[in-house]
Amino acid sequence: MTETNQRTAVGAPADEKTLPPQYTPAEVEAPLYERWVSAGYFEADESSDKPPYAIVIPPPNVTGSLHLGHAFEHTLIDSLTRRKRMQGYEALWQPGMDHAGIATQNVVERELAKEGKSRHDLGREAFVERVWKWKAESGGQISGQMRRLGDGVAWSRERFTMDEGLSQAVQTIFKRLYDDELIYRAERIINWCPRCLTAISDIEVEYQDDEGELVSIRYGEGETAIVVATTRAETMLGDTAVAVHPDDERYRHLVGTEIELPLTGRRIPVVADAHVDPEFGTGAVKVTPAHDPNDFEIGRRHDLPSLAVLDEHGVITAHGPFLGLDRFEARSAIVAALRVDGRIVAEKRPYVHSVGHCSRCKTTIEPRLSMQWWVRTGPLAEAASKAVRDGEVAIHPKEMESRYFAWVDNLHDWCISRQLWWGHRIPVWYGPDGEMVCVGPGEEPPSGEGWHQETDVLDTWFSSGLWPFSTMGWPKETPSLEKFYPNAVLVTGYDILFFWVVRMMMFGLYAMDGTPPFRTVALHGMVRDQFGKKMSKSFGNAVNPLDWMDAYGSDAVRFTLARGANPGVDVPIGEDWVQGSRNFCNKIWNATRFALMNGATVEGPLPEAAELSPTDRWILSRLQATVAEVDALYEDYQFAKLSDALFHFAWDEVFDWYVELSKTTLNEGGAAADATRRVLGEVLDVTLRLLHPVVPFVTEALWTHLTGRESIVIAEWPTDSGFRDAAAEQEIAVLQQVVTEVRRFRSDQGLKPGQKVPARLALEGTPLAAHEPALRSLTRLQPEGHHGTAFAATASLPVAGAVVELDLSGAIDVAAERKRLQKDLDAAEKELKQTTAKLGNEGFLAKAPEPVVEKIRARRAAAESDIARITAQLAGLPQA
RNA sequence: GGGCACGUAGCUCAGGGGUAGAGCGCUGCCCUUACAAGGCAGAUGUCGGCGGUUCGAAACCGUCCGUGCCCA
Repeated sequence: MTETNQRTAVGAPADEKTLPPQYTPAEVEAPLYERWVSAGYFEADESSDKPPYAIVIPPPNVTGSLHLGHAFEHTLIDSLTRRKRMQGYEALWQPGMDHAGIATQNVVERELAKEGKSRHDLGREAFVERVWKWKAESGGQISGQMRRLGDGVAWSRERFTMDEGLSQAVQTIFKRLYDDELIYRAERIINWCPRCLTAISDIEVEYQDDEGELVSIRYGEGETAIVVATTRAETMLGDTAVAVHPDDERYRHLVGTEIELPLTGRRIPVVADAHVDPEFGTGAVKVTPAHDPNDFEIGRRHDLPSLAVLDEHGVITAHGPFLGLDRFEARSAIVAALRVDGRIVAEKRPYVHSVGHCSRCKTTIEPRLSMQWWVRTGPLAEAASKAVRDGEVAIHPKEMESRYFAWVDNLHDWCISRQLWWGHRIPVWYGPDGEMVCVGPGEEPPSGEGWHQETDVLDTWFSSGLWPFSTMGWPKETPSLEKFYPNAVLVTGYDILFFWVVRMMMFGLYAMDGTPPFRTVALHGMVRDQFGKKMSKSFGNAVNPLDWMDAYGSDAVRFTLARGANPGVDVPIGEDWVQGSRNFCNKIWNATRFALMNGATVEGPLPEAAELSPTDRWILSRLQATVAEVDALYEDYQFAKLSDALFHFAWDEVFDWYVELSKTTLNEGGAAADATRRVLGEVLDVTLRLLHPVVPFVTEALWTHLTGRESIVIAEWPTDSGFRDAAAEQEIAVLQQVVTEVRRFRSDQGLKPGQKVPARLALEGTPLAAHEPALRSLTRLQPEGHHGTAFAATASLPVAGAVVELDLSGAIDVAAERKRLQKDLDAAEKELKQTTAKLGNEGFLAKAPEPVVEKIRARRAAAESDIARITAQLAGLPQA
C-alpha cells in the first residue's frame, strides 16, 4: 500500500457505515471516473522503477462510436491493465484513434453534399481543413464513451494517426522502405471502388455470393469458333485474346491463330496458357488484361495489350454504341446485341457466384489496371512469420496460430496508395523529366518548374501499423519507447488478425531492429446477440452498449462481457444476462452493506488460525484458493473462467454461506464475533480487489467504505498466502450437507420457510457439535420443548452421521416423505447397480488404476449404507 | 472448390477417458430486519447419427448429417 493510500476515501466519507439498500450505478460511476483521472492513476511514468506493462488500444476509427465489440475488447484490456497496475507494474494503456481515410472522407463528403457541394468545389486544401473541423466538432465520440465504460487509459498520451508526430513516423518509415526497395510504384490490377473512387487493398474487399448471369458467347466463325463463358459480358470490349490450356486437344489447332471478337470486328489471338482450367466450362476463356487480375497475368505472359474500356466510375469508355453506359447497363446492352448477332450459345440466369464488394460502401469492386504504390511484403512477412514460429510472439489461443501463418505466409504485395485527400500524402515528388524523389522528414522537397508531389495518400493501415511505437515517439529515441517497447500484449478480435496484427508485426520488426511490437497477441471473438446471431444494423439486432450501461451500469455490461470471454470464441450477449450481472453487483453491494452494518473491519492483523473458528478458517482457505485460481486464469487470458470463479466464490460461498453462518457468531458476540468481523473484512477486502479489474466501479465504491483508504485502483493485487485448511473445508461441507437435507425435508413437507420447528439434534461423532447454533439458525429449528410442551419426534433425518429429529406435532405428510425417500432410494439403488457391475468386471479390476477402483468401492459402500438407512426410514413411516 | 471450427438442459455456452455442469429460463414455497435486483427447495439431457479403439467414450479415431467462419 502506498503512503498516500490511507484514510482519505475517494467515495463517501470513510466513517459512513450505512449504504442505501440498492446499488445505483448512475450516481457512482461518473464521479468515480473523474476522480481516477484527476488523481492520475491511469497515467504512465516512463521514469519509474516499476516494471513496464504496456498495451496499445487497437485504434478505433475517428468516425466511430462505441459498440459492443469495443466494449468487449476494452473490458478485457482494462481488466488486464488494472490488474497489472495493482500488481505494481508501470501500466500504460495507450489510447487514441486512427484517421480512417475512406470512412472519414465519406462522412465529410456527405456533409458537403447536403450543402450541394463536392470536395472538388472546395479544393484539396480547403477540404482537408474541413475534415479537421469535422474531427474537432464531431469526431472521436468514442473517447467520451470510453470514460463511461471506465477505461483506465493514459489520457495525456492520447494520439491520433494524423498528428504531427505520428505523421513524421509515417514519412520516416516510408522513406526507409523506399530506400530499401520495399516500396515501389507499379501498374497492376487493383481493387477499385467506383463509388469511393479509390483503390483498396485485398483485405478491404468482402466477397459474397451474388446472383448474376453466366453467358456463353461464340467468338470467331465456323470451324475456328470458340465458345467462352463470362459473368461480365461488358468486359468483352476489352478482350485482347482467348486462352486455352496448352494440352487441350480440342483447341490445339487454333493456338496461334486469330479469331474475330464479336461486336468490335477486332481480331484477337488464341493463346495457350497453363493456368487455364480445361475442365471448367468450355475450357476456353476470354482474356481482358485491363479488367481482371488473372487475365492481367495471362496478358503479361503472352505480351498482350491491355485495353481499358471502363473509367473510374465504371462507365464504358470504348468507342461505339456502348460509350457512356454504366457497367451494369452495358452488360445487358452487350448481351442483347450479341443475342441479335446470334452469338449467345447459352445463358444461365440467375448464376450465383462470388463477387467482391467494397468493405466501406458495399459497392461492387471493379478490378482496374492502374498505377499504384506497393509494399513488397516478402521479407517483412517472412520476419513476421518467423517471430511467431520462433516463439518471440505468442498467439493466444494457440489454435489461432494456423490462421496467422496461413495468412502471413501467403501474403501478396500490399497496395498502399489511395486516391483520397484525407490521409498521409505520399512523400514522393515527380520531376519534369520523369524523375522521382522520395523525401524524408526534414528534407526539402525538390522545387521548381514541373515538380509536383504525388497526389495519392497512404492506406490508413499504413499508419495504424506503426501505432505500437509511433505513439511512443518513434522515430525519436524517447524514454517512453525505451521503457514501454515492446508492448506486453495486443488484445484484438480474430477478424483483425490480418489487418492490424500482421501489419503491426511487419512494421514493428522492421522499424525496431527485429523487436516485435508486442509479446503476446490475445485474440477474442465477436460479440453476438442472445441467439448467437451476428449483430448488424440491417438485421436490427445491434445493441447500443450505452443504453445498457444507462439501465444496468457499466460494471454489469463489463461483467457480462468478461464472463462470456472464452479465448478466441464468439461471445453472445443479451439483456437478460446484463440484468443478471447487475443483480450480482447489487448482491456484492448488499453483502458489503451487511458487513459494514455489523462492524466488519480490515484493521489489525488477522488472528492466528488457531484462534479462528472452523467457519472462519474454511472461508479463508477458500479465499486463498480462489486468489490462486483467479491469478492463474488471468495469466492465461481466461476471462470467462475467472469471472465465473469469482461469481461462484462470492455468491455461493461467501454470500450464501459464510455471511449466513457469521450471523450466529456475530449475534453471540465476544471474541469469536471480533474474529469474524475481522475475517469478514478480510474476505470482502480481498474479494473486492479480485473483482475490481472486471467491475471497477462498484468495487471502488465499496472498498473505500470498507477500508477507508484512498482507492482500490492503487490497492495491491491479492497474492495467495498459501493458507489452506482441508479439515475445516470438510467440516463445513458436512454442515452444508446437513443443512441442505433439513431444508429439503422442510420444503417437501410444505413447511413455510419461516416456520420454526422444534428439533432434537444428535451430533455426537460428527464435527458439528460446535455448529449447532448455526445449524439451528439456518434451518429454523428450535430447541426441543421450546413452548414447555413435551417433545415428540415425528420425523427423523439421519445424515452424515448426525441425526435430526423434528417435532411436527404429528402433522407429518407421510406421502411426501415417502416420495422423497423413494427418490433417494432409487438413486442409491441405481448407484449400487452401476458400481456393482463395474466391480464385477474382471477387465476393470485388472486394468483400471487403483484409485479409480478404490473410488468405485467407496461409492458402492456408500450406496449400500444409504439403501439400508433409507429402507429403515421408510419402514419407520406410519402406514398410509 | 480448399481449409478451419463447432453440434452437450428450453436458450446461450463451459467441460473433457472413470458419478453430466454453469448462467438465464422453468416449477413450488417465502417480503426470514444485507439484498424480492432477494432467499430456500426442485425439475429438465439416448452430450448430432452410425461404426471403431478401450476394462470403461459425452470426451480419442473414422464416417455421415447439420451449422458457422475464413480463403479462392
